[in-house]
Amino acid sequence: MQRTNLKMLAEHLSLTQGTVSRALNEYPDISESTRKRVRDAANALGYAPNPTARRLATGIAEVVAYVMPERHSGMSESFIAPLLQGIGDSLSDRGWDLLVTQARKSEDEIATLKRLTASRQISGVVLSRPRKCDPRIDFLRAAKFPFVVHGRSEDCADYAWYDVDNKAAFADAVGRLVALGHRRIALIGGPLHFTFAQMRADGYTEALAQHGISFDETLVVPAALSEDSGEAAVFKLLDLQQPPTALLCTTDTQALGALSGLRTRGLTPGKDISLVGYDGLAIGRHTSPPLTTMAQPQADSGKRLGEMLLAIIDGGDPTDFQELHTAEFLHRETVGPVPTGTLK
Amino acid sequence: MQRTNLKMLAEHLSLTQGTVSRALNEYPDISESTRKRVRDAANALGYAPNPTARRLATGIAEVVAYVMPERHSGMSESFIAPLLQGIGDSLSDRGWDLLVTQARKSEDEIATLKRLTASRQISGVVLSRPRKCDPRIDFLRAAKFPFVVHGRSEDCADYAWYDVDNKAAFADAVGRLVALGHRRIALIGGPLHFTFAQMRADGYTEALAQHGISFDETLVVPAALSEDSGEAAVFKLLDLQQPPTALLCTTDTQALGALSGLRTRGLTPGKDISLVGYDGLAIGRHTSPPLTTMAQPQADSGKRLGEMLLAIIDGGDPTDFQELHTAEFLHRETVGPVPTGTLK
DNA sequence: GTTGATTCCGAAAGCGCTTTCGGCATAGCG
DNA sequence: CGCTATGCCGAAAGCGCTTTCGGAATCAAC
Repeated sequence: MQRTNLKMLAEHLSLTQGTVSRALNEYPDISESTRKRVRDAANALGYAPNPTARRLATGIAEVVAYVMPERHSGMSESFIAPLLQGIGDSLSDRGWDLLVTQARKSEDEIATLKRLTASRQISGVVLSRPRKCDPRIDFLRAAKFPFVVHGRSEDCADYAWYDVDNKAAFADAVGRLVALGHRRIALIGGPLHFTFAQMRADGYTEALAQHGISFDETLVVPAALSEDSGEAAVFKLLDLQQPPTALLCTTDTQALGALSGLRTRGLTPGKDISLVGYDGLAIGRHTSPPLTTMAQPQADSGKRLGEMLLAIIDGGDPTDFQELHTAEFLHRETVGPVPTGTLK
Repeated sequence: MQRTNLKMLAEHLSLTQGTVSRALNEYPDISESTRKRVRDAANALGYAPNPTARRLATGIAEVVAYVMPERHSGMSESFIAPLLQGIGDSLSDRGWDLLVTQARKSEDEIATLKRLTASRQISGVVLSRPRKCDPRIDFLRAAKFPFVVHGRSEDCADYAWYDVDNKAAFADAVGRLVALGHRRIALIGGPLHFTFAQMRADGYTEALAQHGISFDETLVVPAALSEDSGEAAVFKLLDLQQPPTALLCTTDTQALGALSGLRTRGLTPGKDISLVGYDGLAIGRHTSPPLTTMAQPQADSGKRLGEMLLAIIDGGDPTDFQELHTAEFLHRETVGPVPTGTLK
């Protein structure tokens, strides 16, 4: 029970392999009649080309790689599943496949990328969680290898990316808090080598300035992306001589930790103090009280990234594919006006 | 700047391609001296074999596919990232790669599997979220294609799997609740076509019997795997004439919804009513009160699945690789004794 | 010094497909 | 009717590697 290959199909049709191949690939120098004859026979015999052989012959892999973010960068890896599904969707429209890679140490990251690109095993790369200066981006750029980035690095002018306007989102959040009377607004930051953390911090800082609020560095506490460090940050902030009246978290995960920190201290978010997260995690709807947060268009991103990458592989100009999306502010219950009696 | 291939390497060494190939692959009919000479030259020239060509020649793909669970099966896709990382780890020890596939509809699932296996693009498959009767398993079994399952189907005697003893876990949980005086213990169930949901329900039922508690079908409410349905299930249970004193949830996600449902009704988990989840989600440590739950060895599972699959591809007997692990009961604060004044 | 067994490497076929090139028909034109 | 186009297909050379087979050496042994 041998799988039918080109040779068998050709013999069955009394044609040459070359002719059959060209017929199947819609070459114009094959008459429409034999094209049809070949197609029908192929269907009848259940012929499907061997991708490995085709790949060897053409040099096109028809496979795209997704580079997983370093592990332990926080539990917010929940975005990976929908992202993979989205990328997979856009690829499967063409019958392409998705490879997932993960380097143990970050030194290996480049090595893995090098191996995959040099060996022509893949036709393109999707990167996520870029750092401000990202060696992976530098490498792919230098190698002139097709790639798209979920997020951006600092110098993002010459490649394709899909990002959310983190700066605008955080500026927006600050604006809303200010409108509620808040003046002492704290930021629970993230690791600043991640661009998204830097951008969110920038949005925070700029918005403060814009609203004429002087920047107080004690109100900015750097934290990891975990619940625990969100909680720790809250304690640090509440122990200040002049504690903040509102907290901005770089991620929802931090916000969840913050929530439990506030609870520990007997404070009611939305009443005694305001709390804003970022990510729009589904779980936020069920915290107590439900978490006010900002959501990005998650479902769509994978699909778009895949489409963009395919377009670039087809010869498209990467700079034509730079999409900045807007995060949506989700009003829930952890934000309220400044409690009366609090000094500004 | 051409990538060095076998031919170039052979010419550089004044040897034939065949000889160089065999030298590199440690064939015994090549003298140790030339083997070393070849290895050194390969390193010097930065030679790395073209995987596509090798694949075509040997018929071995050196790629393993992971089949993503259907989407929208609940937000508990958070297990995917660590799983993928684990599988990727064990594969990269050998230089193999990981392919991820996702079918839109479940009819396509078999088609995709068929395409990948028939075209010899992959050497093995990792399946997760098996259903009780899973056509994917039937297909792979019939095709005699190497695969491992994260979980089990109903007939799991003849293939390799890595699972947690769901039945024992739920029986354990029931036992603990009974020890605290609970007699009216409810189960928020999951879709029973998923084996894990069925097993957990079975564990619940059997443990009740074992403790001499008569089964009350009104205390078992089927639900989806989402927060919302967990919440809805709670309302339904609390509206019973004789509401339960303890709730067992099939997943943590449901438990989170349940938690907010209880809050809505003004009940304090751990005091007025007991609540147990399952999954050991990190977020559970930060709910209010922290969620009592059962955790499975998540980090390890991916790695083991990968190792098992490789062993089977190497000719190992699948039935030698059936691992049943134990879930750990995480005492937190949503479980307590039956509140006094409650009729048994 | 012939035989036989070893050791080591060269030659070549093949994996299944693509693609260029050339040539045989048939058609079109004067 | 002869000549150049054009349409269609066959032939063959790759893509980069693996693997079988056979043959030239080298060696030991009689």
